[in-house]
Amino acid sequence: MTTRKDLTERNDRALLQAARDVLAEDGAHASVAAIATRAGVGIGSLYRRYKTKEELFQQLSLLSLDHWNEAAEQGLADSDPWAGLAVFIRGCVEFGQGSLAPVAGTIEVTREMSAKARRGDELLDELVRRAHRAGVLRGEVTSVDISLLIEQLGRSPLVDQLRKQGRDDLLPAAAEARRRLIAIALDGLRPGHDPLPGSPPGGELFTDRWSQQ
Amino acid sequence: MTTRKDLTERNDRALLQAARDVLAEDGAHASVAAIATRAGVGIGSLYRRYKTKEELFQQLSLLSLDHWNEAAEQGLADSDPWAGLAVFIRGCVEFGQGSLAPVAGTIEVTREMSAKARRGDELLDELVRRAHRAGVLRGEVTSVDISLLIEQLGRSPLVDQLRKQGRDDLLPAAAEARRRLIAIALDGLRPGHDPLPGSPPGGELFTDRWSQQ
DNA sequence: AACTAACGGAGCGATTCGCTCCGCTTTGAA
DNA sequence: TTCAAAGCGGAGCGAATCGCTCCGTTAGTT
Repeated sequence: MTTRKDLTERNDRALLQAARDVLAEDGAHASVAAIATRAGVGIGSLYRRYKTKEELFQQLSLLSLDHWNEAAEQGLADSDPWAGLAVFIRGCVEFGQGSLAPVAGTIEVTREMSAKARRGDELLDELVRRAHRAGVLRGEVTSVDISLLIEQLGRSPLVDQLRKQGRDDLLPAAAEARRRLIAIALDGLRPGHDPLPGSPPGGELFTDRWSQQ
Repeated sequence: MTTRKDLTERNDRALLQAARDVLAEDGAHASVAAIATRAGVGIGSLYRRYKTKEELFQQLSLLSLDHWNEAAEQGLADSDPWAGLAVFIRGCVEFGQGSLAPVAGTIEVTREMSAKARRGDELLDELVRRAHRAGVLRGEVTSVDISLLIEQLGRSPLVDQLRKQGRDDLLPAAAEARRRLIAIALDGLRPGHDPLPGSPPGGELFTDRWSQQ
């Protein structure tokens, strides 16, 4: 028997997924009305669950950080250092980790968020260190390189726009095409290539953006 | 000493570059006011040059197509098939080819635009065919794969957002970090890797999006 | 000095924003 | 069967922003 609580919970999940989708399509200007509509939920219900738009985005960020950390732990659980790293990257990219980029700097970062982010950094560091020790990751690649790669691949302009145009028929093909790009990028991370240009990127590139202006 | 004409021309160039930048940062919602301000030009001047916002975006698309074609011709002029392809990809990606994605489907496609796009397709096909013949490009990679890769890499969420936050001090480091990602992806295009997943993407993924809904 | 072309931006009506509020439906205890 | 309460969807509020027009000002030219 599905009662009130079930429906509420389903609505909440739908809201969060809708928020991710709309953010991906509309960027920083994503409107609450659009999010509610896509979730198939009234605006009133959205505002009963979250006091403000910012609170919704904060919750979304928390879930994304959780997903990042879970993917990293799942990767570390794999005994093969390369397979573990690849699982992590693929997991983050396909989850759409990059969709959150537009909200960086527009919401207040809670203590909980920075704690989870710090833990995520440590986990990724360990993944990278382990892969380097095993010699299965291209020498000069750092954790920051990987974070930026995930961000770069973590949005699909193609999928976002097809969805905006209502061409849902093309979505499976787009997802497959995207997986090919990810595979290409992952192969570029393997050893045996020429040295990378420039010097390894500093961590401030990735972390500073979340601090308020 | 033709100051008047010079200024007008400089303004026009500034407008187009500003439009590219703002489009990259704000996506489809980019406002004419933001574009004019970034270009250091009054709104009035913008509207003296372009009758409507759409006309500005059409001109921008034309220039992007021109750049694409010039980069492809420059690549074909290189006698080394791989170097030529790499020059083309790097040229398109660093130009910010991907910033235009948000306007796809929102402006009318002129006959001139589709003619140039068709020519671009042919040039890229030739680049890819030549590289395959020389055995310097991973076997299953198609022109569409490359187009999508350029689109995926042709925006930098990192750079866009740093600019939005006014962290101009970090821009050089961000550009360098980006060049590393591009190098990684290019290396993934070389032969000698496992087969790519899925089947080659169909051309409609890239072309259909520009036709009006 | 007089002319005028190009300039910047105030301000128009229309639209969209985040959010509040309320009438309606569903639920479950009385 | 009744009915208070809880949860729902969405109309509509004031504020903000949109694309664009229009005009007073500036600066090169004669």
